[in-house]
Amino acid sequence: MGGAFAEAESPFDENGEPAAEAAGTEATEAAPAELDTRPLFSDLGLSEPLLRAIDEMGYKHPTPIQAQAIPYVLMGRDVLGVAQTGTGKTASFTLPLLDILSGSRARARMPRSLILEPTRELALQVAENFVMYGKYTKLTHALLIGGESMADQKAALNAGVDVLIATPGRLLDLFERGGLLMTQTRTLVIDEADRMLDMGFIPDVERIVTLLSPNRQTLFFSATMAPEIKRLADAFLQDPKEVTVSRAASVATTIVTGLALVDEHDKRKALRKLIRSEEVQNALIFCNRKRDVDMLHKSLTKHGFSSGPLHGDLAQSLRFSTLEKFKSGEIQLLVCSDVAARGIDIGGLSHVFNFDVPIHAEDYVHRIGRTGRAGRTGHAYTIASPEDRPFVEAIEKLTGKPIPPMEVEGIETAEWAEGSTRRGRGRGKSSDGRSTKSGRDESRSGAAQGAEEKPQRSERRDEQRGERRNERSDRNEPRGDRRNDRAPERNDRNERQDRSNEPRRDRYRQEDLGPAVVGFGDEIPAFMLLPIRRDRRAPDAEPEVEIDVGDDPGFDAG
DNA sequence: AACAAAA
Repeated sequence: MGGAFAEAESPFDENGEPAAEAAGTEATEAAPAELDTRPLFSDLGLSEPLLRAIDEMGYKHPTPIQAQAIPYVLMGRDVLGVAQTGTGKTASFTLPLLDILSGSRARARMPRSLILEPTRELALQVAENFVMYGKYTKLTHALLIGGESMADQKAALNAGVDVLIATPGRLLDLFERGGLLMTQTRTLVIDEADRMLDMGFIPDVERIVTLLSPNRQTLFFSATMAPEIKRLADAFLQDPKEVTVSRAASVATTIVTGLALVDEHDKRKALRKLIRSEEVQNALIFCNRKRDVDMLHKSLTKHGFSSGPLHGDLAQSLRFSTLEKFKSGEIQLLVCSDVAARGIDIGGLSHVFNFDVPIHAEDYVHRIGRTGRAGRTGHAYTIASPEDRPFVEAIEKLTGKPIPPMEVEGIETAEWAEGSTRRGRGRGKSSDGRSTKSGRDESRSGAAQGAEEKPQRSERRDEQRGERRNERSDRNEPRGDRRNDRAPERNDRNERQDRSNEPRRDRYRQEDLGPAVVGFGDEIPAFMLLPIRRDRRAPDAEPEVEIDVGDDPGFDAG
């Protein structure tokens, strides 16, 4: 996938922050002289075989997260990376990992590093990364995911692999069958931790972590830093270097949105009209249900569209091949479930269609975030039926602005279901033109104290963590005196450690999340700092949101 | 009201 560095040329300054005001114009023009101060891959301490592979792919400048994380990973430090897909996150760990691993060889059934991914597609993407950048190294990797032959995976393990890329279920399954020893695994990457949390994988991840040596390097990545994620990071990481980047502000502002309200039986027709009336190069079309993915795909195909289906019940080979066809342009439309809403890195999507309004508002943000990448204008149109009103309202509340209503030619616009007291707030005007740069606010940080009082972590975990710390400090090389590096006076850390009396929890749910987050740089979009709430009943705080999904006329990248 | 992942 060529997307990893797609934003290498985007308007970040050397601090890894968007070059704020100029972003909209500079993104589309030749790089001015001052951008030449960007770091080079050759400055990061990577070895020659990797630099050669990078160079051959035409990349010169690391993205901000790569520039910030790679030197620390090479030093052996733990890294806590807060970054969304599209920031070059994957290469920020694959590149230094390849460097760390080169120089010695893997032994049978004992992988030397482990990368955990929440979905099979993501695991495959990471594997592709290793193929690309590992071109001049002799390292081996194996993909350990469900839905494919376990015999092949076992055979690969027996031959010895340097890098194991896995989804949690299959990894544990194989481990329990004795096909795998992780005592030699010295590097652990937990990718997309927020997604793992959403999907209920955290207990599995915790279990896996206990199978590894405490004397390991851990890299932990998440798109958000909700309190629960932060607590996990505290549990898994030792004195991590925190690296935080967001996509350029200009990217988030170049998504044109629209909401077509039609009767349920008009939805397919409305979608076809929309696709035909737009200049759709390639589009993701999201459905809420797997069977609707199948039906819609068949319907579109019948009407002559170039379409493929993607959801978790399809055979793995079909999932991969369909995604590949979509990426290569062989298929124009990918009808999918939320399996594709996050993480999958498909560069240059012109459109996202929500055939169904997502039930959880934050999924809307993830879905439409697939388009409008790399400074190009994206289009995200949502088809709603009259019963979807509460979900649309939840989205508008989360994003802080209405989705502008749109007419679909030849289809009658429906009315919201009964009691349609849509709060009269300027529907029909798409953007209020308000700047979206306010960042976090103090009241929120105050509320964070409350989050600390929520029940969090089991006694078992705290004990483990204690053991791990002790063990580590006993082995001073190669990790050196990292314990001494830690600022002892950080009392937030001390507070978090004392949870021995709290009830045991083995499953983490969104609704358990506390109301607030603190401690991030100004460059984080505010929606990432919002508590993730799955209950829609009565959010106790008025969410504030920064993403500007309006069609700001002064901001057309084209 | 669904989705993801181990069968």
